[in-house]
Amino acid sequence: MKQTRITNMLRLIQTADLLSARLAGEFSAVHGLSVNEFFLLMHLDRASLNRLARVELARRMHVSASTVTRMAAPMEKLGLVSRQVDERDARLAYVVLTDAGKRKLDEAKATFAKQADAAFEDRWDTSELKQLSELLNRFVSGEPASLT
Amino acid sequence: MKQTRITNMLRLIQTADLLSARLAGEFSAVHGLSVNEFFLLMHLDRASLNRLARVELARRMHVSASTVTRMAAPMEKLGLVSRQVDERDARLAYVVLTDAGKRKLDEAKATFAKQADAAFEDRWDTSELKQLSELLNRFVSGEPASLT
DNA sequence: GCAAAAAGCTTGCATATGCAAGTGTAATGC
DNA sequence: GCATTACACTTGCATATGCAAGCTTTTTGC
Repeated sequence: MKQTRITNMLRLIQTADLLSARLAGEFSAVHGLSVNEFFLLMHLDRASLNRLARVELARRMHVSASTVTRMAAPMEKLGLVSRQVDERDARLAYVVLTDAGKRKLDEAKATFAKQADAAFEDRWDTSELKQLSELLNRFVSGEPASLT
Repeated sequence: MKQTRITNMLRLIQTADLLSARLAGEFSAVHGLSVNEFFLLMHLDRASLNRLARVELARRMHVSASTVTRMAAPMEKLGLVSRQVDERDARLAYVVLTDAGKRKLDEAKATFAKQADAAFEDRWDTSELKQLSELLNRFVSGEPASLT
């Protein structure tokens, strides 16, 4: 039992690492996006009003606030996101998904789907995929950071 | 099916990300190790003669060769690993696990086990843990990079 | 055998990211 | 109401890491 937990944690981290590495190459080559930039867009897409305060975005992405500040700047220049200050609380500066950002995200989602297909095909059948999904869900369910 | 694959990939990456972030804090505070340094030691521990050529280590860790060069240098200073040139092929410079490195690794493994316990307790029973382990195994099995 | 290609490693440069300090704004305590 | 505290964000500095170029050694093709 103890050993199984260790094995699971190792396999989980190694597998994700492998998949992320593959994804990074595709995203960079095809869309000029990093995996983290993709996730940033995904979080905005999922948020109400397609926007999130920087601090909240940082929490959901498991990165520091300064990283969000620095990621948002070039994406703003590209027009993928925009900045919006809260009317009531001048401290809050939302990162907002633009139409162009949404279009870019949709393209990237297709690449993501292609990679997911390639990763799982020929090794898992439908019932196993559902099983895996259900097991992983316990980690992310309830968390505002969950994208699923 | 297609959607399930996407969900699985997202959950896999997000879960691993979360677990790695927690791990990073513990490792840094308790052992002065990064998660990647821990994995480096794990790979050496598992390799025959407790050593690996830099290029091979890079492949297994999914990082570039230059990263291995730069990670090994400070660990060598700390005495956790040593450098050993191949007798037959002067191009190869092995990274070798030292006794001190092995001791440090054993301490870190205990921390890893504690984190794995915390991550899985109260949410998975024994049979589910085995199921998850089996499903994840298909990704890593056969790969020389697999630590399990 | 020798020139050319390949392989392993390192280093310069650019980018990414965390932490701590700094700035500005809002909430709290009295 | 005003001072203190807390919060959101940004910036300076240090570290981590990938890519491309360069160096050395080995392998390949003839």
